[in-house]
Amino acid sequence: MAPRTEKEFEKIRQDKKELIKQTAMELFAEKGYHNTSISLIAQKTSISKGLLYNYFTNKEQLLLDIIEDIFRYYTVTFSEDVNKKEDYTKEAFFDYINYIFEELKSSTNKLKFYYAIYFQKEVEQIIKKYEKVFFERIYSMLIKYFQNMNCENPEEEMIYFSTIIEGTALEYVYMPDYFPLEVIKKKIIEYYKMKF
Amino acid sequence: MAPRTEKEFEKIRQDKKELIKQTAMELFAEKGYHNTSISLIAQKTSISKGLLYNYFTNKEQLLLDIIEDIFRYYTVTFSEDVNKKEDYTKEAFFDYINYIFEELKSSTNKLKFYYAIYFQKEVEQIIKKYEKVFFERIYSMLIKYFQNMNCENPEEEMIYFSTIIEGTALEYVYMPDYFPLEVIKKKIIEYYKMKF
Amino acid sequence: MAPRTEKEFEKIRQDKKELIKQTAMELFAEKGYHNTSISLIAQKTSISKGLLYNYFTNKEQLLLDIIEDIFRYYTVTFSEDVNKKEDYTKEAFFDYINYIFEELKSSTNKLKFYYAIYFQKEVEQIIKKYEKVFFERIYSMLIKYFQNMNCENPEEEMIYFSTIIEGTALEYVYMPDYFPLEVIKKKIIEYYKMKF
Amino acid sequence: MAPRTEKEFEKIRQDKKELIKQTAMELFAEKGYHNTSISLIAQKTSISKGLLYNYFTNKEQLLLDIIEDIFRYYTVTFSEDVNKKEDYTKEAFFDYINYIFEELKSSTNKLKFYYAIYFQKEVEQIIKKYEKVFFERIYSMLIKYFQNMNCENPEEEMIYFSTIIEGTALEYVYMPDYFPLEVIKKKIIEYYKMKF
DNA sequence: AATGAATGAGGGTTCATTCAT
DNA sequence: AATGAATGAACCCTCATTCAT
Repeated sequence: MAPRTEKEFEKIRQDKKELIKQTAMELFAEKGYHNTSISLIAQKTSISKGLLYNYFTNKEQLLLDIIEDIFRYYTVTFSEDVNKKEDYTKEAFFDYINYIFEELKSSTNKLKFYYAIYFQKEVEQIIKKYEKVFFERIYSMLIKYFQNMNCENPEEEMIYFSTIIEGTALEYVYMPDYFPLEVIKKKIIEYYKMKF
Repeated sequence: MAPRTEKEFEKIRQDKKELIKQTAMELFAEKGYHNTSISLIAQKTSISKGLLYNYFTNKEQLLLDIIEDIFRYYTVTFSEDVNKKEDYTKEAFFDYINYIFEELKSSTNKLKFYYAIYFQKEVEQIIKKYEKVFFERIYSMLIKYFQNMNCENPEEEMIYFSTIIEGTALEYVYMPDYFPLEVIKKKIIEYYKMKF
Repeated sequence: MAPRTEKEFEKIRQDKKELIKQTAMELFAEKGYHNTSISLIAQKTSISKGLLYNYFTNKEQLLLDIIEDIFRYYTVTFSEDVNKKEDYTKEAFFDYINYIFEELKSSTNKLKFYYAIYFQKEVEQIIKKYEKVFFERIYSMLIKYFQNMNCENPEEEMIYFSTIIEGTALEYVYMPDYFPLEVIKKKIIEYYKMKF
Repeated sequence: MAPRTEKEFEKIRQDKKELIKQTAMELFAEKGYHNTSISLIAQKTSISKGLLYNYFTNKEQLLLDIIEDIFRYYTVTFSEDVNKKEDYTKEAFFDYINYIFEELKSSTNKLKFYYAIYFQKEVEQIIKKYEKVFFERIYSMLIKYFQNMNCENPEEEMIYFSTIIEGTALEYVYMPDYFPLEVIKKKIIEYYKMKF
């Protein structure tokens, strides 16, 4: 077999990194950050503890990398799937609601992890940095939606809407088997159909 | 000298216990359960580590005692301030909304603590036990409100309402200085005035 | 009522001391020295920890006092019940054997306690001090028995006899419900009847 | 550099484990189980406390592993040296006595350890489990010996013999420099020569 | 004589991190 | 690139002992 090229090595490296982060995220979400040991992560990824430190300088950095990934994921999917149609119509808004609820279902783990670390002061500053950029884009988009729909006070409506979504996400993540996601979606859509 | 009376000892115990719980709650809320060491709690309470164990069998029990306090607090204030008028009228419902928002403002610390430990796996089962009893009362009360107001689907309405409150609480606790509590309250009332 | 005299106070004091030692001995035998806390001893004696320290300077001294008691007990009963008839006859020897086996049954707790601490280096020196005096008397008595019975080598016989008794005591204490004390006694007596 | 092979790691592990157990056994025998701290064991083994937990899940397991080793040792030597000649003759019985006394001399440390923990309540159940299996084999062998030698009551004789051996072991271990092992052996053999 | 709150040293244990190989 | 033995700091917890009352 031909020796691997530099590029191939790099790809292998990236894949392994990805695998570690995926495993770690699941464990963090399931057991909590502190109850998840580096040993366990290494073991579940079938590598040695030593090698893990070859990929991440320490446990905190591993955590931060995962957080960053999550935000990047949302930024990217959000940009691609939603923001491309920059018309801010009513249809786009309802599409966006649908998109959010699909996202809730498909990336519950990410969300769970996110809430699990949300209130830990260590990560708060990191999170806030990313959040700022991320949410500002969303907020401005939402405001534009509500402006286009002749909403009286677009900013207030945006905050109200965000709050409902926040509550939905939190409750769904806390008890994904019982929380009636569809009911809530129906109520939200109902509300905005009534409103506009 | 004569030894202290039993009553005197009991008072010392209760006072110190309260002091420890207060300190612990603040630290748990600020740094998370795992990041708060018994040493730190003792130090901030200006007592020795050993004494803490004179009052609480272990760290987990300290946490549980705090949680229990919080639920008892809410149960009591809830019972006293709201439940006494058991007529389930529209006015009572709006009173209840006002009551919730006042509570959010007056016991932010308790809430912050609550969310800070909400997703920590070790606590989950304990918290769920208390929640069950507590929320069932609230939920049944809400359902009665909505029934009395001829709501089409009282249970769905109850969940929707709870979700909004949950989102409000979370966002307010996360950024109490910026989140426009009054705006949200206005929107909720607006919604229910429109509805009924 | 007339005020208690100095003597009465002293008697109360001694009774309480005795109670503490009795309780402690039972707990030490049952749970081991290290697994028995001063708190527990105080509690089971219905006094406060502080008061216990009024009677014994520390935990070790309490232990030593108990050990001393045990040796004193054996010395006294031994002296009174056996040594008074200083004739060293065969009958006296068999009486002594009977006495030993009765003693095994009646003070199992003491023995259990004794073996439980027998190999702990801390108390070894203390024990050895008492043992020396105590056993030397027994050994010399036994030698005289065997001499009077024209035993070939009284010293060797004494050691052999002591060894059997030691084995008996140990096994009986270890499993008092199963070890056939009477069988062993019968065998020993059989042996010495055959011998002399 | 290439990492160590699995075999190399396994050898390091086994060697170190053995070293720790040896040190621990001596300390347990000398100071008792509770008076021996993990710190001290680690220190005397010239390793860190942490490493010890890499090899033994906890202090109790370390103790159990040592106990198991001892029983395995006795089972093995017993099986090899004695049990191979399964004829249960008088000669085999006297060989067995000789074997026991050789063992007493060659593994005093093991015995000392054994007695040092024998009466510690925490260990009792564990030790009894192993004892049961182990001693049942010995007892049944002894009974066969005595049956073959037309002993009147083989079971009683077995218990009597075991008791003497127990006493011998205990006294020898307690004062190995003074106790006349050979004298006792002579007396025992004398007894059984007289008997059969 | 009597109490139990309070201390502090020390014990068992965990785990992120390093490093020789 | 890869291993896991090894470290050490920090953790939770216990308990003999002291002391103000």
